[in-house]
Amino acid sequence: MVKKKGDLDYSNIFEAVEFPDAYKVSYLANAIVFPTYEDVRKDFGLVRAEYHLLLCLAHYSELTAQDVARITRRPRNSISRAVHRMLDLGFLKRVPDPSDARQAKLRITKEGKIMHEKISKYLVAREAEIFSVLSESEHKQFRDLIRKLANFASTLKR
Amino acid sequence: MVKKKGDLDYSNIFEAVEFPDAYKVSYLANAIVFPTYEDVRKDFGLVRAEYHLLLCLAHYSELTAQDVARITRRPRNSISRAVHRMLDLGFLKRVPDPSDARQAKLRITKEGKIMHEKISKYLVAREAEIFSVLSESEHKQFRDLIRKLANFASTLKR
DNA sequence: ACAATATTGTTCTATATGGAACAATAATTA
DNA sequence: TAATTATTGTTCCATATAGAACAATATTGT
Repeated sequence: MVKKKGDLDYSNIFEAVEFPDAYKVSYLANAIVFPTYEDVRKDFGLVRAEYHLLLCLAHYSELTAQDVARITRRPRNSISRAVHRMLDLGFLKRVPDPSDARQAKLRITKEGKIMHEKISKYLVAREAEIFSVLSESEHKQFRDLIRKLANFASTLKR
Repeated sequence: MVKKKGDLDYSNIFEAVEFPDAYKVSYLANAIVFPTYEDVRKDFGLVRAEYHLLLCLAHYSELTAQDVARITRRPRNSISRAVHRMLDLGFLKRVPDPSDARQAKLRITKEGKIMHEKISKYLVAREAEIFSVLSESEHKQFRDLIRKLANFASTLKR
């Protein structure tokens, strides 16, 4: 009898690994989060940092590049590069801060908002698909737990 | 009165975003998972795919490169590159498969096992630190839920 | 006031990354 | 058997990425 591909259970490692919970968060990142960023890049032409700018500025009316770096936990230079591209694309506008010449305030444009809504729609559908495997009450449990973890993570030094 | 840095609550976005759960998984990936890979690179000299090889082969006695790509959901060429480096470092050995000349079986060496244990120790501590914010029963709940999500993710087409 | 330190945004650089195409081999179909 | 299709592992290439260093400006401490 010939060994078939299906004979190997690739999910054994979920239980065998020494840090099973962190591993599964990492796995979800690899299996879902990053492919999703890749989809956004292919379908909407924006890379991760560019989309993050849109996301942040759709929810906060005015932010500096540094703010966005802090909110999303991405390096400043990635954000800086993204800002220029988003200005060129007309999705953001930038006004120097008179009270601090080092920084500039960023705002989303109408075009940026439209793009944000298109991408959000896609991501909302994707979230629904992924979480469809949980019942309503499980989903709620998960929401509370991941909130705690995310809030904790946001307090960690950078 | 001057506006201070702390005046902006960076975690508002956790609730405001249109896909709050997926966003927080993504945030944890950015805030914790990827910096952790970065730590592994700095402290142990192995990049993500290299560590993944070690991890997989510490738990399955024999795998092909393709198996590892499937288990970890990473692209094959990343794994391929990593295999060569790990062979050079003496952490893996490779034996051609007589029944299929296209592929080769990979195994971890004693040195690889030692390295895996060192890295695991670090990652176990890191997991404990992160999940310390949950109570015992919350942690158990989270474990069950993330398991469901990871198992579901593993069924998605690549 | 002045020196020392910190912060913002930027550029430069080295590296990690993944898609695409490829050769070799195997499996499938006619 | 012969032709077609699929799979494995690889190389090539274009791009994303993050660290480090930097200039300009602000803040802090003496």
